[in-house]
Order: sequence, then C-alpha cells, then structure tokens
Amino acid sequence: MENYQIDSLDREILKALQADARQSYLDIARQLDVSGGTIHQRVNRMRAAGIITGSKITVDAKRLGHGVTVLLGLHLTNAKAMSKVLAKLETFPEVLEAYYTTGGFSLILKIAVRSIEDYHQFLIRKLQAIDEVQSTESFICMDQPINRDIEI
Amino acid sequence: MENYQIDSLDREILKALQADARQSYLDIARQLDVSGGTIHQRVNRMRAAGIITGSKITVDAKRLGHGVTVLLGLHLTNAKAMSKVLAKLETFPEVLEAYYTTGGFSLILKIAVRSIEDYHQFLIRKLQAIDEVQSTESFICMDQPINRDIEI
DNA sequence: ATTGAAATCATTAGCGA
DNA sequence: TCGCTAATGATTTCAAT
Repeated sequence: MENYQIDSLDREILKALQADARQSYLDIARQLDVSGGTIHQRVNRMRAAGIITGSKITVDAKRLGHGVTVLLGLHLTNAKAMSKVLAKLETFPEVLEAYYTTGGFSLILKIAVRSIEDYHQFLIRKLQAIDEVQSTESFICMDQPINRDIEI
Repeated sequence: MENYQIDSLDREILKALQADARQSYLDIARQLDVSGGTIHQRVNRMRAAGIITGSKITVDAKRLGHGVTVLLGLHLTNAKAMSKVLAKLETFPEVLEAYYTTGGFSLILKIAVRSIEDYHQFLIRKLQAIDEVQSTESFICMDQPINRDIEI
C-alpha cells in the first residue's frame, strides 16, 4: 500500500492523534461517530502505508537541561567531504537536525546544548575539530515564537 | 512541582515513550522491572511538573503532500514590527517554526509546502506581501540526513 | 465499517518498606 | 516518600459478517 490516498476520516484521525497520541481509539471513534474497530483499522492501514511513522511524547527541553538551541550554518572545505562530516555529526548527540540546502551553506544544523558555555565547548572541541569544517555561522535562538505541525 | 528533578527511572520512562508514545505502561513496566502502577505514577508526576508536555504521532510529510521544506532567513524593515509580523506569520499554516536569533536575520522560519511552485506563490503572495518584510533568503532543503530528539 | 468476545490495559486506592 | 498489589471498568484486538 505504498500509494494509499487518505480520505477525510483518515485526516480527522491524524489530527486527533497529532494533538494527543495517547488518546484511546474509542475516544476518537466517539468524536468521529464511527466504531472503535474502524479507527484501529485505519491507523493500521496508515501505518502500513508509511503515513504514520511512529509516535513520541513531547518534552520540555529546558526542564531536561537543554536550555540553548542554536541554528548553525556550516561551510565545508570541499563538498566531497560531506558524507564523512555527516558521519561525524551523527556521533554528536547535540546535533538534532541536519539539512542539506540550497544557498550559501554546505549544511545547516540544529543544535541543543545545556548552556552557552557548553555550546562554546561543542564548537571548538567537536565541530571545529573536524578537518573539513571550514567555518561556521551561529544563530543562537533566544525565542521560538512559532512551533507547530504541518496542517493535515 | 515546578522544580522536580527526574531520576534514572524517569529517564528510562521518557526514553521509552520518546521511542513510542503509544506503548502500554505495563510494557514499559516489564522492561524496567517495576509495576505498572509505578509507571503511571511517574508519568503523572512528570506531566504535572511540565516535563512531559504532550504526545503526538509522527507522520511522513511527503506522503501527506508537503514535499518541500525550506529554511528562510528574514530581514525586517524595523525591529519594532516584529510582533505584528509574527501575528501575520501565525496565520500562514506553511510556517511551522519561527526562531528569533542572534546573527544576521531578524527571524528564521521553517516552512513546509507542497512544491517549489507553491513555495514561490507563498513567497510573493504571502510573505513578501507583508509591508515590514524587507528581504528574505531561502535555503531549500534537499535532504535531511539527521533528525532526532534530545538525548534524555 | 460493524459487531462481539477474549485478552489486555488503565487507573485508583490502600498497604507496606 | 516510594513502589507494590489488587480490583474494576475501559480499551485493544481480531475474526466474522
């Protein structure tokens, strides 16, 4: 079922689970006026089709000690080093996301650390210790006024 | 319980729910060799403390028709317009995230659209239609080789 | 998409270390 | 305080329709 097209019921189920992944299928069924078994069947189908890829709790990063988020533009000395650099970046748990983009950077990273001091250490000890990293440009996030999911 | 400090059991519970928010508390209990009631109690406590803020399913954006992700650096004509611009950005469902950062941009946005054509339309019809937007710099994401959560 | 039934789970309260 | 057990009502899950 690689090219299963969702219908409006699927869409409503996705919205409900996007808002609260742990809510019971029966609750969703009652909201949508269908049987519990139907929700179950649809969710399974969307899982099999690769539309639903998993679920996770959302946590407050600050309460877990990761108070500082940084976006970072990276320049490499040569584009051929990309896969080697990525392999290295994967070993740094501070690197949450890496984007290969058009525009003036080789890579853009999203990084989470405990503090500015930790970020400084991360930069000089880890990131700039990679030979192929030519330069970096840091955008330290002071606030994230918008954070939401794609409109389903 | 605003300053509740988590212990190693909490940490393991968070890891488990981060990997799969819908797995049953009893399953987690068996993995961690404690009772189901204990998991329940801990989760409730972490919710009350604001450590767990919710849960959501993860979906494949491409399968839902949002094939193009763009990071965008925004320059405003004047910093005082920030709140007005943010209010406007909130009305655009294409804007998933907005970061107020140090460095050369007033704001950095993460945007999801169906196609490059849609992105072009979004840029000229919506974003650049805001008076206070001076200029934009687009970083179109061709690949996202790293995507993970903070290390708990 | 529904039903119905068996297995499993969530949730709470009270007990004990 | 923290984790455990026990009990009940709710949910999940699956097969048949």
